[in-house]
Amino acid sequence: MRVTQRCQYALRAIFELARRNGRGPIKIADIAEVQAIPQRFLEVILSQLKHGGFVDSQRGTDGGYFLKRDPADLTVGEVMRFMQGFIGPVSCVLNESEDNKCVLYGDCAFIDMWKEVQRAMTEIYDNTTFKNLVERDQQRKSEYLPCYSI
Amino acid sequence: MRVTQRCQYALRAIFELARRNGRGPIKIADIAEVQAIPQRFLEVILSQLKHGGFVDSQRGTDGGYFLKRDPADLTVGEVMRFMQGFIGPVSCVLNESEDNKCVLYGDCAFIDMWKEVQRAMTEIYDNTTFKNLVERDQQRKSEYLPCYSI
DNA sequence: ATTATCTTGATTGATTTAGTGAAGAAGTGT
DNA sequence: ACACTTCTTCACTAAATCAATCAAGATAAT
Repeated sequence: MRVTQRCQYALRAIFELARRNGRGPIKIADIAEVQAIPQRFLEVILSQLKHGGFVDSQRGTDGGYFLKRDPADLTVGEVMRFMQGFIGPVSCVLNESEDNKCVLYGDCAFIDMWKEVQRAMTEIYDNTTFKNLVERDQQRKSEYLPCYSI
Repeated sequence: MRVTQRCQYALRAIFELARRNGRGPIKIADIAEVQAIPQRFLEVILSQLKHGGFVDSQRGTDGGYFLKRDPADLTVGEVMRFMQGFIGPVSCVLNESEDNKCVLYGDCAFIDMWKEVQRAMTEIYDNTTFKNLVERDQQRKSEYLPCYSI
């Protein structure tokens, strides 16, 4: 596994907020249950996401978390970079990043391949918005439950 | 960083053997120096690669390691799977893998994205052979040093 | 025999990861 | 004012992973 559990939890939490966007604050306990995330861990993660400007919160009765960003403008890539740092197979794809310098002084047979992989990954992550995810989820659910109202 | 140092060392070692394929056994110390790998660590890794059937070795004077596989038929993906297990962003992309089951019972909004990323990654890794890498490396070197003999 | 080289299993230290504990601050309703 | 709910924060731990080394041994060529 490469995408950490913590990051997956963050993505799922934001997805849940995006899915219910505009319906007022959602409680941590609610998100934790629906998305199968340990509640105490989720508290830490949501606090982190709040500092990152992704979500905001309301305390007290009927409090909870809600999205601060437009789901149509928030990409998976942005959240992943915030949670785990850069996106890529190896750290040396970062051009001249001080301490991540290649020990082979640029004479590396693999660098083109690594960059190709990084490009492929970021292409997908940066073009997947939470609005996309919500729409796909709704469509998938309507396909699997065509006779929902019966 | 996602591809472990250990795996990168393994790839570089095999690349070095592929580059000098057919020229007899190469010493661990030699590979370690050229590819900037800690020698003691490389010993362990090469031993592992031998058990995996990727390389073979010869003891004694003028001994060393050499490729057991045809570089044109050996892909980066194959070595990566041997060194790190499966290739992919999250473990749940493995369909029904006993203990890696999705906690959301398949109701996951991200699974399609993860699979797309996995497909993109494996497409690159499984289509990059060590012969490719050696050829690209030679070409790159001839471009950067056009007046090598002067 | 001697030397060079690979072989193997155990071990270490650092880092990352996942998750928990516990006390507190801030809203809301009565 | 008070109780209740919910978020907030910092510290902490347990486990896993990772990178690398130690130490002793086995094997081949000369």
